[in-house]
Amino acid sequence: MNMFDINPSQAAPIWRQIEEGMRRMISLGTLAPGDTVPSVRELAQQLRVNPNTVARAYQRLTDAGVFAVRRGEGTFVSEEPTQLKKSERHDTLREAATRYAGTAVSVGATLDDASRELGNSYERVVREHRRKA
Amino acid sequence: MNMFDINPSQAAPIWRQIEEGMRRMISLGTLAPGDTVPSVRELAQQLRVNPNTVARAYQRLTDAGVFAVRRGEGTFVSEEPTQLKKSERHDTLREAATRYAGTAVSVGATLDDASRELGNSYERVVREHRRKA
DNA sequence: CCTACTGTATTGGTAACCTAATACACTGGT
DNA sequence: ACCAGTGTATTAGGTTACCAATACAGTAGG
Repeated sequence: MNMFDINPSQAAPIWRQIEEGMRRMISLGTLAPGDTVPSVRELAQQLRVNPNTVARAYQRLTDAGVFAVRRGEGTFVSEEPTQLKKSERHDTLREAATRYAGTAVSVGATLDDASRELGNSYERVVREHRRKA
Repeated sequence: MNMFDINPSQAAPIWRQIEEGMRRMISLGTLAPGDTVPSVRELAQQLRVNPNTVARAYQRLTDAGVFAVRRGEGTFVSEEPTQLKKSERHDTLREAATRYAGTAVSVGATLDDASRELGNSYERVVREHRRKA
């Protein structure tokens, strides 16, 4: 399956981009429970990235209960893809919102500006993932 | 004057937190053109940070035309605090919005969720800065 | 068995950041 | 003239994160 893109020239480390990309695909249903996930080396080659970097993302997702591993066989989306607890989800969302609001204010954008831009980006992110499916 | 807070245990480097904090105070009018800014050593002591780190932030703001320096006297908010060009402002806003939308989707938040949280954060950021004034 | 594929562990290099200690040139007030 | 306060420059050290290269361990299938 064709996966998302990663951008090496970005602040966020690659392994986090991979981790969040996977979470997005699951949230959007592009990746369903029980589906097989590209092997570490395969995805690494596809993204032009070191296998270790992919492995780190998979490791974290496995620890979080999102992925399930059968050694020697491969990695799969967990049957019960552990969603983050409601409180955790809210915390991460709040942190991200704080960062976004902070930069918005720093460039002199109004709340309406920020909201409008958020709408555009949200739609774009969703569309981008649907396209890859 | 009492300035903002910085959080050393955060992804964003301290010098950037200072830089953005200053920009926010200007955008909100807490810091007006011609106002004097705490000296490098003074702010460093106030934030419990190395003077070099503050100097780096001031340097960038001066290069950007936001601050003006009179050698031996101190640093001031530029009389014509160079706002970023409209295109640049939009670009940074768009990038930030993309990051925010990305994590929002990854935690399964709807656009309404993200918008609501953005509203809260925006208000909070503004209030936080007003309080310090 | 042996090969080819999984995920995992270890190690090393590189870059960024922060801190620290000095030193310099300039200005204002005493 | 002196001194205290500015911003600035330089050098060094230590920590941390990221990425790459390599070797290891397990499983499936011919």
